[in-house]
Amino acid sequence: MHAKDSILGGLNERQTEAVLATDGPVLILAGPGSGKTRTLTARIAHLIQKGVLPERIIALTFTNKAAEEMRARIKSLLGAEHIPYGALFVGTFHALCVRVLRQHAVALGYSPHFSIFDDDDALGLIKEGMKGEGINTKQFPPGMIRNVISGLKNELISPERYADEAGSDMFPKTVHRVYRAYAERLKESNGMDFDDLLMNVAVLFERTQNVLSAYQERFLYIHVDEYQDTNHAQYTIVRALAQKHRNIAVVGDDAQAIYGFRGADFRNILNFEKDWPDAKIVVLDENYRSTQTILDAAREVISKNTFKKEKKLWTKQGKGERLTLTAAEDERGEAEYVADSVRSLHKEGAKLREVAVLYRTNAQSRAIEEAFLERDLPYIIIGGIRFYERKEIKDIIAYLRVLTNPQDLVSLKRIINTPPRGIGKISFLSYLSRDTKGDMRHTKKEAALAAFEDLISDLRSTLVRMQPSDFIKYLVKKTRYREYLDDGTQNADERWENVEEFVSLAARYNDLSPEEGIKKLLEDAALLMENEPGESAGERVTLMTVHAAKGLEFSTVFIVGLEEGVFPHSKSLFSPKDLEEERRLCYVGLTRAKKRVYLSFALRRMRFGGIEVNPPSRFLSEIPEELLHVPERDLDEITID
DNA sequence: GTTTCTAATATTTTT
DNA sequence: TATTAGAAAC
Repeated sequence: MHAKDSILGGLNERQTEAVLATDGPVLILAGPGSGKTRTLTARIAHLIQKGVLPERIIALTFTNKAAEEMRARIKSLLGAEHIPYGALFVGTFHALCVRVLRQHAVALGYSPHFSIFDDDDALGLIKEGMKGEGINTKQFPPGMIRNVISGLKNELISPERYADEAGSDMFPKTVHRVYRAYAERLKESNGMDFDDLLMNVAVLFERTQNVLSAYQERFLYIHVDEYQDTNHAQYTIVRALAQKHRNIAVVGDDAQAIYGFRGADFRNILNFEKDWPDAKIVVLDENYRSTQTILDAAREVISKNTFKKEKKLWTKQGKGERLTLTAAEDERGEAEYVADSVRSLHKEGAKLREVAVLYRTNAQSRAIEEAFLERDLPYIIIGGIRFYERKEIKDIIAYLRVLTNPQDLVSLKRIINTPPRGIGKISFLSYLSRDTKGDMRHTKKEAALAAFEDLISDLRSTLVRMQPSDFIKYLVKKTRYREYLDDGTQNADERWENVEEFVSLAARYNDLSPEEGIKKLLEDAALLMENEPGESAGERVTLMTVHAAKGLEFSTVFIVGLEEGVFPHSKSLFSPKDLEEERRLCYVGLTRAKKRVYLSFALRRMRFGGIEVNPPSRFLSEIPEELLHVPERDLDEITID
C-alpha cells in the first residue's frame, strides 16, 4: 500500500507537520494560497489511514461548497470505498446543528419537524412582534433590530438574560421587548432561525451533560475550517465538543476575517493559544498561488492593521508583473476599461474562466455587465438574489412547510392567500382562533376557508403517496399557481421557469420515501442556498463581490471602484475596527490573483441617483509605488491624490 | 380584498 | 437609479 505516500506526498514540511500532529490541540495559521484545504484533507485522510474510524472524525466548514470540496478531496486521497457513506461528518456548522436538533428537539421544547426560517421570514416575524408591542417601525428600523437580536443570539444571550443587561435606556429596552416577542413567535410556529440552530445546540450542550458526552465520544477528532469566521456560539459548540478529548485542529487566517459584520469574532483565532495552552502552532506561509509582487502588495496593505498575527508570505515563484493601476472618468469608463482589457487579454490567449472582476458592492456589477454585453463578452454574475429566495420558490416551500410542520404560522400566512382565494387578513386571525365553530360555512369567507382546509388535507394525503417532484407538480396544478404567476408582466415566464427548475431539483429526492424526500428537500432549501442550480462556470469571466471571492483563485483579477467611500465603504470610514475589516477585504481581493492584478478607480461615480466625487482609495497609496504600473495618461490623476 | 401607487432607502451576507 | 415595502384606491 502506498496510500501513505500519496497522502503525504507533495506536502511541504510545515503541511506535513500539521498532518501528523493528530493528537492534542493544533492551530494551523494558513495564509492565502498556502494549501490549507489540502493540509486539512490530508490530515483527515491520514487519521483514517491510521485506523481511526471515519465516524469518529468531524470537519466543520462554513459553506456547503467548502464541505463538498473537502469530501471530494478526502475521497480521492483514500479511494471512495474506504469511507462508508455518511460515516465521516464533513459539513457546515448549521448542518451539524440541524442534525443534533432533530434528535433533541423535544428536550428544547420544539417538535422534531421544526421549520428553519430564513432571514426574510425572520424579518417578517420581527415586524409582527414590533406591531404587537406597539413599537414604531420608523423610529426603530426592523432590519436593524433584527441585526441586534442576531448579534445577541450569536453571543448566546437569551431574552431573559438581556433583560438584566438592557437597563432602562430606550433602545435596549425596545430591543428586549422585540427579542422576547420574536422568540415567542418563533416557538409558537415551531420554527428556528439560523442563529437559533447554533444557539440551541450550544444551550443543549451546556444544559444536558449526557447529550454532550455522547457527542464528545462520537467526535474524537475535530476539525474547523475558516476558524477566524466563527462566532461566539460556534466557538462555544466547538469548545464543548473538544473539551474531553482535546483533539482539535483549527485552520484559519486572521488576515482574511471579513465577516465581522455577521457576528464572526476573529479573536477566537487570536485567542486559541490561550484557550488551549498546549496547542501546537503551525504556520503555513509558503504561497503556491501568486507572484511575489502580488504577495508584497497584499502584505503592505495588511500591515497597516494593528491587530494581527505576524506572518510573511513567500513564494518560490518569481516576482512577476507589477499591478496595473488605472483612473477612469466615471463608472462607465471604468467598466469599459475593464471590458477592453479583458478582450485584449483574451486575444492574447487568456482563458475567460481565469479572469475575475471584483467589486465591493453588488450594485457595481451593473456598469460592468453593460460593458461586457456591449462587447459580447461572456460573463457570470455570482451573488444577488438566490434561487430559494425568489418569491415563487418561497411560496412553494411555504406550502411544503405547512404540510410537514402544521404549526408553521409564518408559512401558513404566506400561502393562505397565495394565490388569492378570498381569505383576507381578518379571517386569517379568525382561522387561528376558531376551533369549535368549524361548521359556520354560511359566509363567503368561511366557505373559502373551508375550501382551503380541504386543499391542505388533500395535499397532505397526496404528499405521502407521490414522489417529491410529482407532488410539487400536483401542488402547483391544484393551487393554479401558474395562472397566478401569469399576470402579464415580463417576469412571469422567468418565474414559471424557476418553478419548473424547482420541480426538477426536487427530483433529486425521488429516491427517498415521499415524506423523507420532502423533508430533506426543505432542509437543503434552507441550508444550502445555491445561487443558480445547475449553472456551471464555463468559459466566461466571473463578476462578484470581494466577499464572494474568498477561497477562490484566478490568473487575472480586476478590483474596481477603489475609491474612498466605495472601497473602503462609506459606512466603515469612521470606525477603525470596520476600516481594518475593509483592509482585510482588500487583502483577500489581492491574494485571489495568480499572475495579474488590475486596480482601478473612477473620478466621478453615479450612486443613489446622484454623482459622487471621491478620492482614490487609501489602500492604493498603501501599495508601494515600485509595485505598481500606471499607464502614462493616468499619472496626473493619480499623483494628485 | 386586491391592485396600484407612492415614498423611502440603498454594504458585505458562508447559513 | 432601482427596488421594494406599506399606504391609498379600486
